Amino acid sequence: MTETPSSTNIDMDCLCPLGDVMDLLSRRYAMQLVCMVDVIGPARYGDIEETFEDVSSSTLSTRLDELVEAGILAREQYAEIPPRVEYELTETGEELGQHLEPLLKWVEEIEE
Amino acid sequence: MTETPSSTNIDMDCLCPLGDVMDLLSRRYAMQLVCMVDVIGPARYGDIEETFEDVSSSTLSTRLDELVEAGILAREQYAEIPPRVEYELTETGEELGQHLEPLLKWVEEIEE
DNA sequence: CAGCATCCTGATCGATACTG
DNA sequence: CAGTATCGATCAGGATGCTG
Repeated sequence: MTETPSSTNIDMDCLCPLGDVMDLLSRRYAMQLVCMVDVIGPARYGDIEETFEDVSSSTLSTRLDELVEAGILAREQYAEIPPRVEYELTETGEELGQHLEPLLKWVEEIEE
Repeated sequence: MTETPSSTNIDMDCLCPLGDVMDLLSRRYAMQLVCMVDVIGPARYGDIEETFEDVSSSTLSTRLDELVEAGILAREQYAEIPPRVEYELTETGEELGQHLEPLLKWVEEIEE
């Protein structure tokens, strides 16, 4: 790390405390969730649940709510029968996704 | 989200399960820790503890161990009196840091 | 200085069951 | 289909005290 000090002007004083966003992102499936919606676009609840085979509906529901409340996901509900709901990224969410995707892809690679 | 499908070839089947690395990164201070060592270089235990004002030594110690075991941090111990220990990023850790820094900086900005 | 061991609390997650 | 409610289990995190 003697070379390429990628960004020397980073502010560790502001970076270290766990902010709300980092706190949220550190919850289970949160980063994967954002990344997934970024990749596949507007996603229905059922699709998401299927993709994460081993997540309970309560946990998924909670995570989704948190992400919506944080302004990262937008929930679009359609008055149809049967009901249809879609989650998509907000503008903020997209920005986040742009940062998350390279990370997750990298993790995916080194885990093989 | 209609434009710039940043990477359409991402593999969600491999991405969704919580791998060991994502699991580790989702623990408290983990991402900040990697990022911090990336920024300031080899860091002593005491320095780290100081920067994260509100972390207990047990938690910090655990996180450090996990990161070392995961091959992200390297622990360098010097046989001096008083003892000196430095943590630095491994090659893998640096790669991780390269992905983490933009993320943390972005989070830092939107939280103001 | 740089931790580790222990105990304890509380947050988080999951299973199950039920609803608009 | 898309959740919510409740409950119990688990686990991570923090406080304290001690060590090489």
